[in-house]
Formats: sequence, structure tokens, C-alpha cells
Amino acid sequence: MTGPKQNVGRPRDAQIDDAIVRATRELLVERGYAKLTMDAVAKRAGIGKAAIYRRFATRQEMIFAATVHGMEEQPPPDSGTLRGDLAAVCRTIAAQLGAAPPDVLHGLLADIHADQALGARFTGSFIGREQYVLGEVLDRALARGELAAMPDVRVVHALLIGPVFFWLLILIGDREQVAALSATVAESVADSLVKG
Amino acid sequence: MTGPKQNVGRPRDAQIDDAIVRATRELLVERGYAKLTMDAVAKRAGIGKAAIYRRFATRQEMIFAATVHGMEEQPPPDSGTLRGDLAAVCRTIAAQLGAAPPDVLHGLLADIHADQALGARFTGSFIGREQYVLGEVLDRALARGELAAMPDVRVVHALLIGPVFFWLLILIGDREQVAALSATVAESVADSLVKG
DNA sequence: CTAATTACGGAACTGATAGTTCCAATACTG
DNA sequence: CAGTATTGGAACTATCAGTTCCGTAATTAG
Repeated sequence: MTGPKQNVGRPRDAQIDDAIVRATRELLVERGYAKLTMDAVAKRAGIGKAAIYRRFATRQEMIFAATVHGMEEQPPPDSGTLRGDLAAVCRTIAAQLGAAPPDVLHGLLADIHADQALGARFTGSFIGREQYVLGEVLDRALARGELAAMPDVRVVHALLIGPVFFWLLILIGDREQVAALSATVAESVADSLVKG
Repeated sequence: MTGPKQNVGRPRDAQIDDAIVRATRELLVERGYAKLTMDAVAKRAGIGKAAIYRRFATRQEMIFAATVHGMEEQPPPDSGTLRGDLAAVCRTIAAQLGAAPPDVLHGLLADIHADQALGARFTGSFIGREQYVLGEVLDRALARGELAAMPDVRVVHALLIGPVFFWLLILIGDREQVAALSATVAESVADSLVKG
């Protein structure tokens, strides 16, 4: 980020940052990912396009910031069982995923994986955070004696979140059923892990 | 498809159909989904752009045809157990998914879900086929007496394929580990289903 | 054989849109 | 005040999907 010198010149208007994020989110829902144009965001936000490009290098960066930003997932409160903790994590992530229309999620993922650097940032921040949370949950289970050894967190991640992800993004299944699916998955994964 | 009258005029050159598909697949691997241009496909195939648009209405249709086409998945040979059959289905689909670079899969999915009609065709042909195959496998298990009742095929689909999908597309995990993951998932799902 | 019809490569064209550049005005630091 | 970075707005460039037109070639109907 070779930006301008700090503390010199006119400061950026923080309201504009907000307006860009809000306009982007609104238009993503209203028009869909593919039909979101930079001109439309600028117009909706009541600003010039230059103000956007002073903050984000590309359209992809802008959308990334407007959607994935501020997702600081926390480990769930200790439910007393691995199954309960896994279900809580699963529900939280399912709710986040379910909040956006499928076409937005697919568009975002496509843009993220079309760019090496953006992909690395996504993996490091979002995916890494989820795996940290899962690691905490698994540590608790180890401390309780539910587990004999620490499993591969990435595998647990895939087993737990994969089905929900697939349900929401590929099967486009009922959103109401996601809670039930989360419970089913958590039970299945917990059984599988405890068994060995 | 209100095409031209059949049996009149110069027939289409079947070699061109091939050349388009081949050029598209090559360029997807070489340049990635986002950087695939119609001009590049035409040039690589040694044809004019008009010949492409006489066959496909849009870039999305062309890529869809060049990638998803001819995926006539068959039910696996009866392995004697639900677990074995599920593992076979899972391995087959994992191999298909793993054959394309992640950015191509994400780009394709984004385009598919950006268009209502294309999404319906994808669900009907590809997803529907996978669920038909799973239905056969579950029928066998019912006939064997492994299962007491027919489960929701869509849920089984999500539980089985979701983790592999997530592993390959989101976690970008090792491709060698996919076989092991398939076995783990199949076992976990089979246990879960047999249990009730 | 002739007429009608469609396909062919190639090139020119249109329209949409990401990203850039310039402007005059404004807000901040020192 | 001098210097710098901001603002909205508008004009601009470059890329690319999709269209149109050309002269030519291949096929069927009569």
C-alpha cells in the first residue's frame, strides 16, 4: 500500500467509506452480483467514482471489503459437549452464508479465486478464522476427554461446513432446513471424531 | 430454439464443434476462466467468431457446453455395502471436480447462478443426475435391509459431496487427500444413515 | 443446371463497463 | 500563506461480448 503521506492534505471523509459499503451491499441484493456497476455504486452513494478508486484498487476489492469485512467470528460459549459446540459453530456460519443471495456468493468466490493475492487474503482472514474457532472447540473436547487425539482441523472444517455450504450454494435448498442440517452434521461429525 | 430450417443450406461442420470445445478447454486451463475471451477461442480454433455464435448464444453457454457436457454419471457397481457404494460415488464426483482448476469451477458456478435459465439446466442435468445415482445406491441399501426407511436424497447428497466440494473449492486442499476424505465421509454418512 | 438457403472466415462495428485523468473547489498541516 | 490530498463531476481510454456484413462455399429443392 504505497499510499499518500499521512497527516498532510485534506483527510478522507469517513462518511464516504460508509456510503460506498452501504451502496454496494444494497445494489448487490437489488441487482445481483453480475449487474453491479461502479457507476451505479457511485451514483447510489452520491459520490464520484474517483472517491471509490482512491480506496479500492478494483471492483473486486470493493465488493470484498463490503461483504467479507468485519466477520470476526468468535468461539461459541462452551455447551459442555463437542456435539453442541460443533452445532453452534455450524449454525453461525450457516447464518452468515445464508444472509447473502447465492449468486452474490458465487460471484464473490469467483472473483476471489481469479486473483492470487485476493485468494490468499480470503484464506488467511476468513477461512483461517473459522479454523481457529474450530481449533478452540476441539481443544475443549480434548480437555474434557471426549477426544483421544487432535484431529486435522481442515478435515473437520470440510466435514462440518461442506454440507451446509453445498446445500445453500449448489442445491439452493430451503433456508429453514439449514438449522436441521447443521444439527445432523454436527452429530454425525462428533460421533465420527469420538469414535476415532 | 427457433433455428433455421433443417435439411436446407450448407450443413454445419462437425469439426468446428470439436475445435471450439477443444480451444475452450485448453484456454481455460492456460489462461483461467476470467481471461478467456471469445476472440482467443476463435483464433485458437482457427475459425470466425460468427461460427461460435451460430452454436452458442453466449460465452456462458459455450463454456457450459465445453465443460459440463457429456458427464453421464452411472450408478457404481454394487459393492455389497452402503458404505462401499457411497465411497464409490464420492470418489467419482471428486475426480470430476478435481479435474478442473478451482478458478474455472468458481467462474462456471458464478455464471450458472447469474442466469435463471442456465441455473435450471444445471440443476436439472448435473445435480439431478447425481441425485438419481444416489437414489439407486440408497435403494440397494433398502433392499439389503441396511436401511429401515428411505432418507431425503438431497440431504444425503449434501452430506456426502459437500465436504469434498468444500475441500477442493474453498480450502484448496491437497488433491491426493481427496480419496482419503471420500472414504472418511462415506463411512461417516453410512453410519449416520444406518443408525437412523 | 439454377435458385434458395445456410455455413464459412474475416473484418468492421456497437454498446457496456472497468479504470484513468483532469478540473476547480475544499480541507487539512506546518 | 504554501503545500498536499481530498471532493464531485465529467471526459476519456481500453477491453470485450455480441452483431452485422462481405464474398465465398456447400448443400437441397425443383
